[in-house]
Amino acid sequence: MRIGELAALVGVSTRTVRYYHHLGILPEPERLPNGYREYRLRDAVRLARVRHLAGLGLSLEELRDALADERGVDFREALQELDADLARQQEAIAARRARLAALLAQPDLSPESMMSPDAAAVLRDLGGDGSAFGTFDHELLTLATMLSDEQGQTGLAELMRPMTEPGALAAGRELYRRLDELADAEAGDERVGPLAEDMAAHIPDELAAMVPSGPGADLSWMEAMTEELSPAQAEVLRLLFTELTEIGSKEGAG
Amino acid sequence: MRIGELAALVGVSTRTVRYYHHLGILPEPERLPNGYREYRLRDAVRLARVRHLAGLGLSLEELRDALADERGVDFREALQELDADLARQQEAIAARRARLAALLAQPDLSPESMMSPDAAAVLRDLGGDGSAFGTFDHELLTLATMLSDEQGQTGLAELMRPMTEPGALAAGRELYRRLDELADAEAGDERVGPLAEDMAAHIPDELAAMVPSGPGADLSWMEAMTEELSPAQAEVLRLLFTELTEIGSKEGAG
DNA sequence: CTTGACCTTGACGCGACGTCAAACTGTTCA
DNA sequence: TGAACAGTTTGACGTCGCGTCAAGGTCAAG
Repeated sequence: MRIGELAALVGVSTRTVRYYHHLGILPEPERLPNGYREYRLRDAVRLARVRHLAGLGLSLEELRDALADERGVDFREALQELDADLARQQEAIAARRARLAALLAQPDLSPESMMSPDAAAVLRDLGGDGSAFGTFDHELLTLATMLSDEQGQTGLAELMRPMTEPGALAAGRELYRRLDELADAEAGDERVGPLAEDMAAHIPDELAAMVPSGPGADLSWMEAMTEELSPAQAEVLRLLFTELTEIGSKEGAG
Repeated sequence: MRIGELAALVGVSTRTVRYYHHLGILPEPERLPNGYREYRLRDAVRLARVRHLAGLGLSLEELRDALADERGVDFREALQELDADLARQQEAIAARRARLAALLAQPDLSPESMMSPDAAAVLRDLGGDGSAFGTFDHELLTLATMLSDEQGQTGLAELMRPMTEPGALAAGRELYRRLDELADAEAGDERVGPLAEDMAAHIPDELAAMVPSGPGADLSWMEAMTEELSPAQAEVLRLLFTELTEIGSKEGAG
């Protein structure tokens, strides 16, 4: 048999056969005087077994080892490992399909809809309405939500829901307005302190309890974010943060 | 934010961020005077969304298109296609795991065990016992079995089972012996004809009915195989084949 | 003699990055 | 002041299982 016949017999390409030679999975057969590879029945059997095992999902390197210590213990172990790996893949795919189904169930596919429906609704209600800081806040909440797992998303959404009631919404927009007024203000502006306090009062205690605190808390990202705000706005956020962590520690959560 | 901060915030590597720039998925931000990329909140949100969608299984190219015509119809179509693809993957993995489970259920993992248990048992019983032609036949049956689907495997095993009964086995070994005697014989040897007839008589009619026949039958592989036999042995096989196809046509199967 | 089918080796391409190299910037410590 | 170190820049190569093309050599048929 020449390489084309072998390949056709087993149902692979000639390139595949040569590649298996290259990897040492299939031994190089003898050559005819013209340099062509001459295959025998043994090679076809071996190739068919290689394809069979590869079809199960074994990598070609694992295959080489498995065929080397034929019918060894490692082989069984490798197969069991493979099965466990496939099981994990199944779970992962199932999870992806679940998320996909949730996404497809939504009427629109706007950025917000990438999250849990609850969180999406809350974020839509909190839409900036033309306020620059409102846009910033919306982006911040979107990011926080997207970086949370599903649990965290629904949790966040629940805690934010009080802020979507009509009265709270109006109050929130007023806060955005006052923050926008600080867009060109320097650090030390007299409006900073009162504004931070009003904001702290506007945020539900349970939500405040969720801000990361303690010595191990990583707040560097928050600092990085405030770089795109005015000094006064950044100061407000810093003040707000310290107040919230105080509230949070009283609540007892981390 | 610089690239390292952005990457840490969203949980990817800096290489990933730069790769997304390269693909046009994430717009290049402005540069600081020293040439460093300077990211803003928007970029983090966009990156998080990209990761979210990529985590669903969308390719990065699909992602770029999806994010381009944001909330478009194509996007929904792409997601549905993706879901169908994932469903196919699930089925494929399930099938692989089923085959794996069958394999792992076997006590040994010899080459024969790669097939259906029935076929494996039959092939073990037909083991060559030192006969050169017996080895050849065993390899041939192994190959035929491995190249069949599961249905074909169990079908073959059923049809071969009569040949594993004690009397038939002894008769088969006698045939192997007579074939081995032809290892150095020329074409036209007088022992060829009777041997082919005895072999045809030894093979169950239902099995004979399965040999490919008719004008469209591809027998080139058979010719290739006989190259490793002696001329007389090859002649026996050719004779046997014509007799089997005659029997097969009488049986009515193709 | 040409055509066409097959074979040979060698090389590039995919997708989503990881990893290393060489050069730069910026901060910190001796 | 200088050296170390952590971060950044671009660029290039490696991964895996082959597909595909390139540039030739071999062989049988028309």
